[in-house]
Amino acid sequence: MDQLRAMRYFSKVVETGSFTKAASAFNVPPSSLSRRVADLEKSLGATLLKRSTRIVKLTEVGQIYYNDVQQILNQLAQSHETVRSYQTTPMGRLRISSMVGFGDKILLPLLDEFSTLYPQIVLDVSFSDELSTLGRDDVDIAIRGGYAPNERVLAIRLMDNGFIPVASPSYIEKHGIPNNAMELTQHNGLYFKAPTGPTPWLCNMNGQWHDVSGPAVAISNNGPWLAKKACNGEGILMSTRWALASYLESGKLVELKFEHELAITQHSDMAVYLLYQKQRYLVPKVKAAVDFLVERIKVK
Amino acid sequence: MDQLRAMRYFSKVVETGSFTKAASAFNVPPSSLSRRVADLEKSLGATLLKRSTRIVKLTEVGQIYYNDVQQILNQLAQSHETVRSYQTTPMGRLRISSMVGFGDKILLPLLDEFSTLYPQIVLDVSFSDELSTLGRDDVDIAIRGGYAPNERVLAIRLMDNGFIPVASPSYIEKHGIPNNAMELTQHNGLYFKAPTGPTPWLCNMNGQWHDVSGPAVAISNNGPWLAKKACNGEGILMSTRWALASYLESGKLVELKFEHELAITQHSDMAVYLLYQKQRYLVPKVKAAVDFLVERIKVK
DNA sequence: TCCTATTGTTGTCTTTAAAGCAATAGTGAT
DNA sequence: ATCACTATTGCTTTAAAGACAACAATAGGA
Repeated sequence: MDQLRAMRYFSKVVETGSFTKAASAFNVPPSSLSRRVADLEKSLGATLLKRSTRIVKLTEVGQIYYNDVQQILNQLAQSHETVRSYQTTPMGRLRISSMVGFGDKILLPLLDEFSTLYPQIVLDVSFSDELSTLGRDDVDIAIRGGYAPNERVLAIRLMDNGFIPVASPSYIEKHGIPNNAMELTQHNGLYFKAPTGPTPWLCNMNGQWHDVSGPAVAISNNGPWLAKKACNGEGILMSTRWALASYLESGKLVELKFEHELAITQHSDMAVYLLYQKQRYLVPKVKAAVDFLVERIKVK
Repeated sequence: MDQLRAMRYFSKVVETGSFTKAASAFNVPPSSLSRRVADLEKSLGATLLKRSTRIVKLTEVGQIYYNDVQQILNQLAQSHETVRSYQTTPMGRLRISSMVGFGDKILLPLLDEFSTLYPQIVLDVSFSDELSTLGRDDVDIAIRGGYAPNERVLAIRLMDNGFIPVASPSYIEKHGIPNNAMELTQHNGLYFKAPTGPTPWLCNMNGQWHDVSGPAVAISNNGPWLAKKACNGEGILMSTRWALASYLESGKLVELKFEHELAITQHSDMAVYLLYQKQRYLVPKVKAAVDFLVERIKVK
């Protein structure tokens, strides 16, 4: 029995919910799938699918087995790709996922350059602040704030990701410069919303963490919109230095400095990380992109 | 092409270093293996093996692919076992790995009981202080000091693993009781050697770590031998409370207490952990053992 | 409630792919 | 240089999967 083929058949049946539909996807008669899946069930000694003429659905073991099968087929495909592309020029589809702010400001310009360097690589870029499940074959490279998720994923520190407080000159003129962090509780706040929730204003004084958030004027996961509001003098904003760079240079926003530094999390090493699967570094397109991005961003 | 079969063939050829030997392991003529491996190479578009009539060895890609293949075949086998054994009574070979000290004192007595509870489970127990690669199919359950290795492995905290300093009454009579941790540097030391190296005497005073190790009399990874030396009054020993329990009860050794507690590492949460792969908990024999050990040891 | 369209299974034949076997060619050691 | 062993190749045999048709079962509509 060709177990692998049986597994692929089974997998497709689960996904389409039908033997007939799955069969047409493989261009074989439904009887083949029926037999192969039956063989598989026999060899496993368990019923994977509950069939009726109208509806096909997974049993409890079937669900467990299906998950395993997905993972195995995935690894097989990745291994295949690794070997096939070994020592060839970088090419093919490269899936990159990035935080939205970082993507706009920094990644996209670099990717244009990357594309001219490697014209045979087709970029497939998606922006999201949620961490897509790297390794589940969703993306080849991910760029995220925070820290490394697990061992099989390599994380390269690209740049600092510490949040700094800023306000417009007009806001300062109207409300005065806060002399110390505690006074911030009296000020209007524009809050960036991370996937984990809104980011408070935290301050570490003598080993003690204090929440010094002021009343909220606006909360959003859209950085530019908050920045615009900050420019209008609607409140104080905490965001990353790289996201605010253009505003700070033009003087539309100015950094507020305090004796005790502010943060948005108690975790100290906030940074932007480039993430990829260790094994996939052997695939030329992945290696090319990782090397390129690290060289271009890290030196900066 | 039955890719899986080809992969198994390839794998065996690598391991035996010969097509003929591998063929006899499968009870098929060598020509079959030759063809299947050739098919595989064709589908991958790469040469996996460097053949001559005398020796067969891996190419560079071959090595990479071989590693992948091992992992995939392994997962396949595990998945198969999970499904096959789903909802059956616990049975089969259960491989347990444990730290030597813990194994002698605590694990073995419990396992006797476990065996009578589950007579159909064949125990395969090995003792070592090195962490075997859980997940590489080497062991089903591991017991180790320290902390969890990675995400795919579940760690259950069984009991405290903090080291305490002890000495025999005769030693104390001869050298006097050290009044504070700093004085330990003047005392003879019996040092337990962990896989990471000998374990120093450390002391945290007001947030500062100090190495207060005294001159070494003996260093070993053999706990009982060190304990015997300690009983003979040859020096001060630091070991875990559970390893020393019998000596403390009989009064052969007494615990030395200090204002600032001693440790052998700066890491605070030293504990004994039971480790197993999350997925494997679905296999009855693994579930039975994990549940049994946790219940019996954790409550203790 | 009955009918019908759709879907999964089963039987039989055909096709494809792997196993078996014998012969050949190449390589490292004596 | 020869010998012994090993991988490969050509050809035949055997096993397994595909193809097609007929059948059985079920959900939905009349």
